[in-house]
Amino acid sequence: MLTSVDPDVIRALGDPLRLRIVTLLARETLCTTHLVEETGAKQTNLSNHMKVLREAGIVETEPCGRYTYYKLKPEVLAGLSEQFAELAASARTAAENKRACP
Amino acid sequence: MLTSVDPDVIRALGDPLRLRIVTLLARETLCTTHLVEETGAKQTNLSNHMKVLREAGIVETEPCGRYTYYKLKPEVLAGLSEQFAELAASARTAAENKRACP
DNA sequence: CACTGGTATCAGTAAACAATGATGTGAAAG
DNA sequence: CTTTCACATCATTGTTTACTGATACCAGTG
Repeated sequence: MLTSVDPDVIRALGDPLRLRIVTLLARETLCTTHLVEETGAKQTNLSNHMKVLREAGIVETEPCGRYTYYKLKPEVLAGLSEQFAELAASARTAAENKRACP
Repeated sequence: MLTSVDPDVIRALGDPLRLRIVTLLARETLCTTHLVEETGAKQTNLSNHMKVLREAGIVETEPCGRYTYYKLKPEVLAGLSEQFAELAASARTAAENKRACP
């Protein structure tokens, strides 16, 4: 069975800045201040994007004093990887599987 | 080195309808008429989305008489799968890799 | 050649969304 | 207790972007 890719997760990753954030978080766990430094985005803007990533289940927060650390949820990324692998495998067989013109 | 995910490809897949189209095309090669049937979207709308997918390099066209068949490029999906796998692997090690508060 | 049907392009509109500024909350530090 | 700093929320603005209708194009058919 072909488990389709979760639209919400992909949509959350569809924004360039958010994708950049995810790439940064794949290297190390960071707090908002660090992310502001790294991306050059305003704090408010970043906070909005982090909310989207949080609600999509891609990151989780870990409060540490008055800082908030963000860490990726590796399972989610691994799940995406697997789903795209399935899609790719299915697409290979679909090449000769052409539906007739109506 | 961490090869980041291609933002253009992800952005193209970020739309729910386009993701649905990709899932459909993973099963069989279809022309616009079929996709109109399957999705219920208008022909014009669909044609726009196919243009986005084409320009992102996700699908390629194969003219067949007056029909245009669309087929997925499995390498692109496989590439995504690999890149997300790398991100996931990196994210697992990043969990303990916490940058100090400023 | 005229006609039909499949598809792409164009222009306009409506809706979604990213970015910004102002403000509120809550935790440490003096 | 007051101040400071990190972060979140709210309201607003501006830009993308998805959708629609009209139209043009191109291939097969009579």
